Amino acid sequence: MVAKAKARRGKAPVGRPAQIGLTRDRIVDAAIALIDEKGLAGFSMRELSRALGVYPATIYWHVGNAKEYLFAEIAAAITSNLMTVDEMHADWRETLRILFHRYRDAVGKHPNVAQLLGAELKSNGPPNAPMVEIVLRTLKQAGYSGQPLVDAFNAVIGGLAGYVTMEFGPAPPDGEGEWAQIMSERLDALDVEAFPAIAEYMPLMRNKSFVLRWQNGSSVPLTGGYDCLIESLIAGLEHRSPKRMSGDR
Amino acid sequence: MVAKAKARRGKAPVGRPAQIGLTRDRIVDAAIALIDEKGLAGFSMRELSRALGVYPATIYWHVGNAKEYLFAEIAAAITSNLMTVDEMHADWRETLRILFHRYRDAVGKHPNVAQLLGAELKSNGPPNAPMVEIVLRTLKQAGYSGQPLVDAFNAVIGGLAGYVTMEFGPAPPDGEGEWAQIMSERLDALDVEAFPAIAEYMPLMRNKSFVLRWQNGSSVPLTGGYDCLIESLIAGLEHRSPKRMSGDR
DNA sequence: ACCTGAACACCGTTCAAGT
DNA sequence: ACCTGAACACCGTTCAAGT
Repeated sequence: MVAKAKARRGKAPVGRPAQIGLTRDRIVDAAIALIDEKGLAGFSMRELSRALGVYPATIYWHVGNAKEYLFAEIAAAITSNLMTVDEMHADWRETLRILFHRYRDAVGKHPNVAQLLGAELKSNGPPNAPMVEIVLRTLKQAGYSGQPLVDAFNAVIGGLAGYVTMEFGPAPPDGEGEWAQIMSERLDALDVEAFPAIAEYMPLMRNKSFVLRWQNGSSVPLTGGYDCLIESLIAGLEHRSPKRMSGDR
Repeated sequence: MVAKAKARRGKAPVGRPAQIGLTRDRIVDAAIALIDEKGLAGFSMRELSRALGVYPATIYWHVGNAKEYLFAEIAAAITSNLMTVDEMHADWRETLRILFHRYRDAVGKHPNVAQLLGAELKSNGPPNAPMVEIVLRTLKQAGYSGQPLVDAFNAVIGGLAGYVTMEFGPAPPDGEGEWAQIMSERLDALDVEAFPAIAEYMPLMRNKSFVLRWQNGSSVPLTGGYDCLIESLIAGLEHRSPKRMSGDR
């Protein structure tokens, strides 16, 4: 089933310009542009083929036999090449800060693909190898090793990438206005007696925090929370490190 | 457009059994069962209508005029009622641990809806009010207030819920075998010189960590990473708390 | 109020056939 | 090797009409 795509994978990644000049890379770029413009819900293989002036079957020939393969390619294209190992800072904490701010910035440029990342991050091996390598090295520097290091790796990747996925998760495709109104009404109808803390923090949180917002990160970024997560995670990893004689700080 | 659903919302949440006995709740339950069984990709409004022995239009009448409304309802049904305020522990750290382990357990029972949570967590106001209230109170206990508290709230929710979303993100709908083989081959083909840390940790991480896995959390849970994230986050929040005179520990 | 029956405008994917 | 043209089996959603 995947035979053709697999055969393709074996050859030169691009291949010389085809008859009509269509390439895997060009298809991926066009798909990203389309998703940026119309949203993931508004994206379709057929629309992509129209945008490229080509029959739908053509895309399948280039990209493999399923939409998922294209999505995986898109996810890889966006989250790869964030940082090289040479760019690592002497301070592991600084390395993590830079790396994951770049990650969020990269996703923020294409917020509509965020859902794909949560879904498909598992599927891109080599492209993200530098990121994996860097995170592993920082955790070693932080004093981790063995299974605790792997756990810390998952905590860092899952926590931070997960945050970004949620932050830029899809907004209602709706007319915007109705959701905003419904959410607003719901929040106003909140039982103040039962939930005093929510009532107290409503001014600061209304449409500015998870659960209580009705717009996503591309309209209302949750930057403070992300920074807090990074810093807390770093502080916590440092605090819980097996080797607790980290001279600095 | 949403008029009917909105009118419905004003009345008793359930309404007495209709002609055929169909209810919003019954529809949501059937939808969850269907997604559990077939996966989110295999789910459709028409299939749901078939499962209920009803015309598609009937579902729209009950649930509003878009699939998204049903999805929001599903997400709310799964993540609500995890904990009441009375169940809070004296130690805020213990409260957080319990709450978010329950969250992960709840999602783990319906892994195929995980993608909806990342997407739709924004849309369920009242159902999640207890969870919001509890997290806010724990952060107050931890010494936070004002904007830093809101940032911490977002860090906790976004980090932990995001982790779970990624952990249970969709597996390839594929025949399973092919992806496993492709991923395996890619990992074997890794440049050991360029990525020594990955090479070193490959035995511990192969299919057992983000990015390097080809199965999702329902097949291969990443429990250790989640625990590490919770504990590091707690330790970090404690360490960075504005009031640093927390007597315990 | 609740549901049927049918219709509209789309999809993803496959496959023979062309060049 | 790369692409056309057409087909198959589906979708989500709407709308008049029934009871």
